[in-house]
Amino acid sequence: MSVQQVRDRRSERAETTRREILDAAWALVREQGLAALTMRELGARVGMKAQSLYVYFPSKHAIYDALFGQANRELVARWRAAAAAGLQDPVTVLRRRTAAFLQFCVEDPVRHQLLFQRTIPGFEPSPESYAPAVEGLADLQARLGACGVDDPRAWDVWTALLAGLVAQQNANEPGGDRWLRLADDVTDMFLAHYARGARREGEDRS
Amino acid sequence: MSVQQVRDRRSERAETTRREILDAAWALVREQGLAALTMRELGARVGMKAQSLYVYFPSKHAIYDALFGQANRELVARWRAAAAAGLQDPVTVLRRRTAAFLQFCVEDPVRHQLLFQRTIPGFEPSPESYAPAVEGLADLQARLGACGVDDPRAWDVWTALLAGLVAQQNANEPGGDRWLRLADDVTDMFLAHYARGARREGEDRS
DNA sequence: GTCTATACACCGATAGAC
DNA sequence: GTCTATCGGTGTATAGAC
Repeated sequence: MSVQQVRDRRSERAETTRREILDAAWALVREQGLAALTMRELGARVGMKAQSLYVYFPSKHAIYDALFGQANRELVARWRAAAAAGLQDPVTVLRRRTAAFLQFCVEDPVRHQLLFQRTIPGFEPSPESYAPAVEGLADLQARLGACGVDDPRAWDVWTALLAGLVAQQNANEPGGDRWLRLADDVTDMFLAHYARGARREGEDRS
Repeated sequence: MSVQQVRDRRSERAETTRREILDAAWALVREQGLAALTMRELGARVGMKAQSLYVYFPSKHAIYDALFGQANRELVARWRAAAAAGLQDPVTVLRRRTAAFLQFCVEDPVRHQLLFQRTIPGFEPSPESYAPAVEGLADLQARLGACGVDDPRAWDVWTALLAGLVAQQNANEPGGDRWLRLADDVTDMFLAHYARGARREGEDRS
């Protein structure tokens, strides 16, 4: 794409500065909350005036979007790592993916808020930043299918279950595991109700 | 309590104005989001300069707190109404309470956000505004007990289930019922797993 | 590329006149 | 009780020196 074939020291340096700005932004929002990100404070942390940040990002929303993209790619990387752990029975695979997802959502509540809640007025992630998550969700859905769950209603229940565990954990005991450790039991409950052939007595749902 | 025994026209009028301000605040946040509440806009809607609002509320957070208190009292009123509907078997009672709660959370997403998420930087509800909810939660817990659920872990699963259904509904299909209508099925799933005597085969959990 | 300086249109909040 | 005036803060933007 680029006309330059050789290393472009100028743009390399700019990319380094961009990363430095984003690192400082993560530190700031983790300390003071997602809404507390201000250009002046962020500039101070990287030794710049606020105005100079506009050399690297066209707006504050663009910084949020870059953070969003980083977080999303990190989630996908986690899922891939969880997937790399050899072949196992479908339920074990599902448990591993689920645990990886819950761990990701809980270990950094601000990141979870950025990815899954829309609390910054006017901010919507760009399609590029949003894309990676789709892959992960499709994979999780496939893992459910491998466990014998194909009812689309069951998929909605499953996403609600995960969202609820994370929401309660982050809201009521951030950093703890009171809800996280329920995950395996909740998975049992879910599969007992929704997996093909799991229903025990003649309840006869279609 | 009050030294004044007779009607105090001055403070009556002030109370009316306070209510008028809160009504305008609800309209504003429903239209533009919880974070979009500004003193200037709110003042304009009640025909005042922003500064004059400080006669009725000491700060913007105090306005959020009053909204929070109103919402919380409304939730308790709903629960009482659901409770007033005669005697029934415990599971039906649980279903009714659950439906009332979910309906409340979904019919006004902004109100739900105010009550159950903490997205306004620096705002925490005062104990007075927060108190009514405790009663409602204790009641819901008692209804679960009446259905044979007493494991404290089960209570955490139940709150996560409700939180998850609401979160997914409001985030992905506000105003719809794609997740809401799963409530009864989810209740079946939950009771089958956690209600005393509901376990069918020799799984033998302690 | 970063700075200073300046500007605009907002924000919550306060002081004091009337 | 409502106003004007003001303060220090915000995101955003531009102009121009170095």
